[in-house]
Amino acid sequence: MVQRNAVPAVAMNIGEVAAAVDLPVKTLRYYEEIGLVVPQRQPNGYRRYTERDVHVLRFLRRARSLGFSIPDCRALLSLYGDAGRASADVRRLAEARIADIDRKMAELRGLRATLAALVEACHGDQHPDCPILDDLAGAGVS
Amino acid sequence: MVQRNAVPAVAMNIGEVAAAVDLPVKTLRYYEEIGLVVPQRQPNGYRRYTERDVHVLRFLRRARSLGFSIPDCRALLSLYGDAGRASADVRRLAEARIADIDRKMAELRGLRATLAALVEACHGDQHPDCPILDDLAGAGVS
DNA sequence: CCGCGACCCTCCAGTTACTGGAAAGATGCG
DNA sequence: CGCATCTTTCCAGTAACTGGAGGGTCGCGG
Repeated sequence: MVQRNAVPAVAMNIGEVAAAVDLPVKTLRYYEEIGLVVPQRQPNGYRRYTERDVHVLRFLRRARSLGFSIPDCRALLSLYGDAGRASADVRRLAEARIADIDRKMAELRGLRATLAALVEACHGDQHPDCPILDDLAGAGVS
Repeated sequence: MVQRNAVPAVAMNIGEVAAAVDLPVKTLRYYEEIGLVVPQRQPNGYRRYTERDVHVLRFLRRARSLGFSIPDCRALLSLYGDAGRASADVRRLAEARIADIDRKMAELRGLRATLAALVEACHGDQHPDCPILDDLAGAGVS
């Protein structure tokens, strides 16, 4: 069992966290404003983020970059946050989200196939056009 | 060889296309405004979309829903559209996009694992909290 | 030919999720 | 103490839509 929370980094100011989770400082402030991740404050008024906040923020960055909306993310977080209340609901919600993810995966595979086919089809010489792609773009999940 | 473009659907008005590609009419008008998909016009001023436009729009819907920005999409479309000019550039660009896609896939897998673990961990009884998730959220691609 | 509902048009305003910048306070170091 | 580098709030701007008003077009039934 590896102990991961070794260095608590006493302060955990906004800039530090921004670097750690790879999100702009501005975005963290925005997330506080909309009540998504609300850090505590230090006596000087600076935001203080916890390790948990950092985890949540990483989770958010991933989900957002994959096209989940903020409301989607809130739903995901409500699972993530207080798992263990109304398990059945949580479970259903999580499963629905997993279905979303599977759908997105399929779309990604389709997109990837389209791009890969393009690389394949035009690998060196100059074609005037690649009509094959017209088919491919429609071939995926639709 | 299956002939796909059998029914050209004489008009191909905006509403028809919107239904076909599963995007709101408003979005199609917006895409024209920003020069992404610019249909021709009928004598009465109605937009007339081609089969090709429909393909491109489907492609766009997919890419957008997966978190690619409009500039990203424009780059993808420039490949898709005139493949066959400056093959080397096209190839490099396409490959970069494929790398993006692979990164997104990995992130999706990570997200899915997190959610699946949640379903697993809390499958029936009431836990006060699922601290396991704290680790999971950080465990993926990062 | 006339209404009528469903479609289309443009234009303009509002929303979401940031993003940038000004003005000012806090921290840390030589 | 000065200076660079944080941090704060606030306000304005952007991207990518989204909704709604006001009005033209289409096609059908009477």
